Amino acid sequence: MADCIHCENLNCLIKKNSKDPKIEDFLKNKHTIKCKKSQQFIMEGTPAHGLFFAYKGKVKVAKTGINDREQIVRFAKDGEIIGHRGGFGSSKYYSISAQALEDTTLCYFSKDDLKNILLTIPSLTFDFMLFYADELSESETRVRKLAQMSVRERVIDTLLYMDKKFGSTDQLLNVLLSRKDYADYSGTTEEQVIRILSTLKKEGLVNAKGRKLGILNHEALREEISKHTFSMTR
DNA sequence: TCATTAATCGCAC
DNA sequence: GTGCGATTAATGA
Repeated sequence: MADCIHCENLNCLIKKNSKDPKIEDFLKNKHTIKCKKSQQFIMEGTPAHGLFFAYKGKVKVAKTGINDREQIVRFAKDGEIIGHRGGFGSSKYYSISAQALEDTTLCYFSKDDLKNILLTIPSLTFDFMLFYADELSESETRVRKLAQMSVRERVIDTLLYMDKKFGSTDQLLNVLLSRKDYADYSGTTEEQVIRILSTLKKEGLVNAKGRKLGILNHEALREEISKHTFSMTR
């Protein structure tokens, strides 16, 4: 598998710091794991041995609540970290589950290796710190959105987020999510998502081709949630 | 193609 | 808003 130095995921924290000669030995211990679509590779509550990076593919990260109700916490694409809260600190177990949304290749580092390299390379450690800070801030704005937005606004926000994160081609989002996934990320039920999507379709704001969704009118959608997003990153 | 899985919608609460 | 269940659409072996 491609070594980190030649990896094209420029946003990856490891890749960014791969020029440091001290990282070489560490990179030898990298493992590559292939996941089929919808395969779960982290189970909630399972002992955390290390941390994953999406090398190529898409992943959803979720927590399970009461009555098997899932809350999708975040999505990850090429170069992004998965399982980063299980790796360090006091918690010995993964607090989340992670599932591949399509055939996905993962890079894996054991937490001992990672700990050593973080103690060795300050710039990498610093990048990790920035990443955790951004994560925290994003999760705080998500808490607020889930609490204050209406269901319709949350679904719209989710659609815009998917567009921003994964992009669109020919007015169709580059991710294939089930209605339940949309619901689990927006904090509603599948039926609610279906109903809102169908009215959005009638209003000509959203498009559908087969199971794929597309945004037709970004402006109108953005306008509708603008009151919640005045000073926000996304 | 046919069987399986997902999406939709009406209806009761 | 929620959740069930019947119907219809999409998918894939």
